[in-house]
Amino acid sequence: MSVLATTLSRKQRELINREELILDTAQTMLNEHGYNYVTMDRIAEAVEYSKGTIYNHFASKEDLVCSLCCRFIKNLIDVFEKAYNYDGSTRERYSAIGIGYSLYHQLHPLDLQNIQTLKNNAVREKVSDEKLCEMETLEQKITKISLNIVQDAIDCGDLDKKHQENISTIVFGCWSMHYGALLLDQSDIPLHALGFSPVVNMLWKNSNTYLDGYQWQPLSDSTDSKLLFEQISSALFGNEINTLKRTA
Amino acid sequence: MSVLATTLSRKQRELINREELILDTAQTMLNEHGYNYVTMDRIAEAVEYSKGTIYNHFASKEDLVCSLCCRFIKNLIDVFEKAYNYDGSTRERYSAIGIGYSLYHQLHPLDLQNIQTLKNNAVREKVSDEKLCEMETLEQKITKISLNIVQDAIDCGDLDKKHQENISTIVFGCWSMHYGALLLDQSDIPLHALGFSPVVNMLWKNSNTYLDGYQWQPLSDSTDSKLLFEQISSALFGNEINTLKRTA
DNA sequence: ACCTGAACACCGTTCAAGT
DNA sequence: ACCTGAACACCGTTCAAGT
Repeated sequence: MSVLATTLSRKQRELINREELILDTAQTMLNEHGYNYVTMDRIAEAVEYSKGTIYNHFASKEDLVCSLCCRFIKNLIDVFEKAYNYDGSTRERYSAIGIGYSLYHQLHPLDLQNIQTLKNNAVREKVSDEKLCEMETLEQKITKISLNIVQDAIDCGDLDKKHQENISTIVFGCWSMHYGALLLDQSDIPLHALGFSPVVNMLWKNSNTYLDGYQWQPLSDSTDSKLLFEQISSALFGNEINTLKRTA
Repeated sequence: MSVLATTLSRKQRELINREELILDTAQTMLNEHGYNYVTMDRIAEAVEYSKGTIYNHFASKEDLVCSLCCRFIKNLIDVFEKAYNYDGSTRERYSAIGIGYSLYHQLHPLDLQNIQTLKNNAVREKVSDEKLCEMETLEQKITKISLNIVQDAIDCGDLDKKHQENISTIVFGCWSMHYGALLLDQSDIPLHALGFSPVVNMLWKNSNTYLDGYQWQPLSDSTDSKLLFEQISSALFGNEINTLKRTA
């Protein structure tokens, strides 16, 4: 940041700061009052600039929301990088990806709601191509990290070489399972009424079963998977996790 | 239908017919021009009734959309019932659930988009409690069918008795995997650019791996899974499937 | 060159008036 | 009792006027 500060003009720095201010304000408003409350008028009023100025920064409301989503994905990338660097076997590192993903969304449930809003065609078609491209680039980073761990597993023999061609399928399998589970969880389907136990637990069990299906070593029945979950989650989130436990 | 026709007054029948007309019109409009094009004004004009009359049938636009979703879910229930009655092992019948789910959404991709729209909190909070309840009842039917097959598998020994307590987790695992995969697929994430092969294939492979993880007999490597896929899909959808193959 | 906010377009919803 | 459509509220977007 200080590097940027010296190379950019005062004007440019002011523009960047203002854009951050708009995004911060929108995010707070969103977290506190929900999507329908967030209007361009209210944002303009809160940041004390005119609507025209907001439109100088963002081509549309959808572009603004997309910029928020990019922030969330950047946060996720940080989590994924921690998972990648987790000190353990490839299976543990890959498990850390899944745990990181599900716990991040437990900690920030509204982020996923927003991403979901943007994934909706009716909304996405209003986002400018540039913003969409920006988000896709970030999403590819995330995918890349996951793919790399599976590749590591094959290279070191934890995963059989015959799965070389299935790398992307394996990543997609875990991704879709987690994505779907978290969406089902937050969309108010009465999972409890249907006899479902809390989602994070089910996800942890299901992804273990799935990876066992690929014979990814070491298998889950040869490890203390409850302990492993604890270790990974505190490595990724530290004390933040305690907030979740207290509310649970 | 003829039963209803004799017990209801002419007035009541007219009301029901008009409601169907509104829904048909909205659905056609949606399929042809997308969500943003569908407005209450345009629906009213197309059905040649006033907006007030539309509001006599549906408390809000969201209620109307929710009614459409209920239709889609009813269609899915038909597919699930066919899968339940599929003539084969429990594993095959359960596989038929997954195949039915993914192929139905390949055949009617816009249905899922609509359901997704409705799952979004910002939209769902505008749906009336009664409509929401109607939809949840239908969704529970779907879940019930899946749970029953897993129970059958345990009862006949295809699935080990120790999984009795995991029945809902198993259903949730498959459900979330399919739901997530189909949403990722239709939300324009450049799966191909990331090296992902078509979603239906990946789902079929992944759910087999997942169920193998539970040792659900017979395991996928003891069966011709490609042939099984063909058999199930034509049992569920018959000729409809050919449309998909031609476009693929 | 940048900011402003009145004005516009659009859309969901209501309700007094009509039959 | 039911239907109508003008009127209203709201919100995203634009652009002429101002500095």
